[in-house]
Amino acid sequence: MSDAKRPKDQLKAHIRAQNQTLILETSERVFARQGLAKTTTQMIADEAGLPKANVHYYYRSKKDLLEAVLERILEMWLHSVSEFNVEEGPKQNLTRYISEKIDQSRDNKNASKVFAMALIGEESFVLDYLRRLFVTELSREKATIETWVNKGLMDPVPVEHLFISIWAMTQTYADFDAQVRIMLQKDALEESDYEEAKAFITRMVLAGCGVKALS
Amino acid sequence: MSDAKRPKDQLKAHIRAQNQTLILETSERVFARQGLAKTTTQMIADEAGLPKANVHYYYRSKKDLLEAVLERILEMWLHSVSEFNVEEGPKQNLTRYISEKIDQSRDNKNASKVFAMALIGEESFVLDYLRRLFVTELSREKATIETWVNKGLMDPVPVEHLFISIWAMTQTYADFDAQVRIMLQKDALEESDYEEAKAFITRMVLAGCGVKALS
DNA sequence: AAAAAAATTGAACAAACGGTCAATTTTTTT
DNA sequence: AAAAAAATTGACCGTTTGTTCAATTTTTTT
Repeated sequence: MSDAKRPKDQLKAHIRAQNQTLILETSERVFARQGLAKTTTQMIADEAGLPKANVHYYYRSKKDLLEAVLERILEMWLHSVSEFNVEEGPKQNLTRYISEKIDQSRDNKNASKVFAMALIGEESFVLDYLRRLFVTELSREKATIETWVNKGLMDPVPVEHLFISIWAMTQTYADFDAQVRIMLQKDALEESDYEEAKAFITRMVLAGCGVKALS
Repeated sequence: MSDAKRPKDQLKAHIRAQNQTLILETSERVFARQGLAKTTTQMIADEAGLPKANVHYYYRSKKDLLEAVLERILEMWLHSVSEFNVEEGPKQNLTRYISEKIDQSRDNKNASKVFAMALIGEESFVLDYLRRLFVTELSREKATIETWVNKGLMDPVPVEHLFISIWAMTQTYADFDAQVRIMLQKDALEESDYEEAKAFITRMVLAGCGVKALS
């Protein structure tokens, strides 16, 4: 039959991109499950259904592979949360920001964990990325919040500590989910747990920042 | 002089305890700096000024050593924070709790990091410990807070999420201190940074829980 | 369809690791 | 001071791990 190879046709031109994606997605999962150092290239290869040498064909070293994984994650981490919209005011912006961060924890648990592992291990790749990011990004958020403060929409706040706290509270539901599950006495978090987390964190942030009801 | 060996006398009977302490303290430092899996028994031995075989004489395996380190840390984690005192009311209790947690982050950074590493890696030793701890501990805190709520001293809160948030916010200053330093654009955190963190976290928690000014 | 480029893969290797052991020394007990 | 117990240590070993490579197959280009 002349059509025997047809199903693969659409993909055949993208072998490289396809395999890289497979390896990257598999790696993220294995890194998150086993830890960065404990993960072996053999584990990744097995779980991807590839020979180990084939993994090394696309990523020369384990370090290269980890950095490729981290690059994907950092890009996601940055772009999956909306920027502040000055006109809307602090209440809607902070509420949405927290909501999106919690969604990120729930929907990209593995990515969050790998990010946290790299951060706690002080991987220079991640640190350099954050250094570049924060100088530009943070000053913008700071200006926005200052605007709101001047308009009397909220109290003055230590912006750096505010973001540190929000990140800590939201990411903890992904990074330390084992601890959270023990606290909540559940085998797995339900949608309602995430909603409660959103509501309570939002409540603390809005009240702590003295955000006015209207706005 | 018959007192030539005197200086060592107080210690000579405690060779075992002394060496175990040395190994444990060194291990905590190396584990925190290098990560759990990356740390080798050779590194610990070198930094302790001992032959590797001597380390293995006191702790048969690396796993045994890690668990001994974790046991010390968990004991510290549990006992370095005061219990709630019902009579004092929520304002003073929560303020003190947060303050002590931040102090813990600053004074036992290595321990906090090793704890976080073990938790993120879902080390069963830590998970089992927390399981045992939370069932008894949490229900007591829950009852205390309920008392305050009934007295009208604060609003009803989801207690589990409250503790998850407080732990996340306070531990982040130890566990992810590299990220915090980048945010704050400093090579090392100063005392004033920790005080600002305390103040802001307390402000959010008290406001978020609707804690009344008096009490 | 021939040539070139890209992809696949089994096999092998050097380095590093956790762990063991037997021989020796130091300390404690009798 | 003799005997027993505890502690010290250099040398060694079996595995595992990241990485390389040459040989082959598949895909793309000419």
